[in-house]
Amino acid sequence: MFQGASQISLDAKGRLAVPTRVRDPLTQGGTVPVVLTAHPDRCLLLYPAPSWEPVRARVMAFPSLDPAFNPWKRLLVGFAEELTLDGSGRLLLSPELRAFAGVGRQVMLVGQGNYYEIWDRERWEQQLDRLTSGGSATTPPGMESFSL
Amino acid sequence: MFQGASQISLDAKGRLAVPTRVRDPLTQGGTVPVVLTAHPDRCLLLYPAPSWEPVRARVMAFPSLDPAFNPWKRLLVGFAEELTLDGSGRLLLSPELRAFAGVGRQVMLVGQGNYYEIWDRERWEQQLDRLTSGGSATTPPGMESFSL
DNA sequence: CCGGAAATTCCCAATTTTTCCCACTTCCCG
DNA sequence: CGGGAAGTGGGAAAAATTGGGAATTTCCGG
Repeated sequence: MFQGASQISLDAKGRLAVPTRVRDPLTQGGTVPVVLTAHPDRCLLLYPAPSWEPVRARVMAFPSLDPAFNPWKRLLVGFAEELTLDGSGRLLLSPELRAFAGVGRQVMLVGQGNYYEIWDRERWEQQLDRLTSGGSATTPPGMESFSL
Repeated sequence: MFQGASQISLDAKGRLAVPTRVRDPLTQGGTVPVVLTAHPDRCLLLYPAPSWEPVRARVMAFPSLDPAFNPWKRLLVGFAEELTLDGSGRLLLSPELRAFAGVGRQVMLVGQGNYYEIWDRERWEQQLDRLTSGGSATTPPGMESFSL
């Protein structure tokens, strides 16, 4: 179960150093490859390869004649890349994925249960600000009764 | 049932010394880990790990294709960290959580029933001022008939 | 088809960070 | 006033991150 946020800076070669706290659960000690892909909110999704597989299968099963599904399929399947971490536990982000997510020098790596999200730092802050200053206006229908 | 407010100062390493009065109910004598996460009001939530579990489960059950829920999941699950207190009963707050809550040297630890809230001291004061000087203007709908 | 330049990949090593533990001081209670 | 517990600070060992360097591969141009 992935959770927790880490601020990470990419090095000059565009490598993202995955913290050990994240790396071990994600790759089960370096043995398992990972899959990176794109999300409509302009962040990247990071799965252990085995966990991505069933998601991909479900996306591929979308009815391809319904035009509403096609953009999703293009994002999720089209941008997917299987990668392995290097000896020091770093990921090399492709220029395509970096461009899509607007990733600069600083990124946030955010646990979301089955996967991690990778955000450009600035974009992440903006997203947070909208929630924290928005008040209850941003509470979606059905969530009014949610209690912590 | 957690209640009561304590003013606490973090040490140079960002460690928060949990008072024994709070520690024992929270960790049941040091045996139980705790979970820290973020709240939209820019404070942190502190749960005994077992109490956090059902909350997390409800958040994870949000419909993930509905964009309105995603920011909440990013906040509550994305910032969650399971921690154990060190030998002296201290919590090490991660830089990410400290940055989110704007935590400086002084914090308030405030009991809230199932969990504690951790506030930057200054932010806590501002919050109080808004309530005490705001008068009845801030009384939410449905609370007009509330009696103490 | 061959040579050279550039880019990529892989790996090593130093520095920085983290973690764990110990010792001292202070406060409270007996 | 003494004993004990709690809070505070510091330090050393271990681990992790960071940066760089060298070798290999790839891509063009001759």
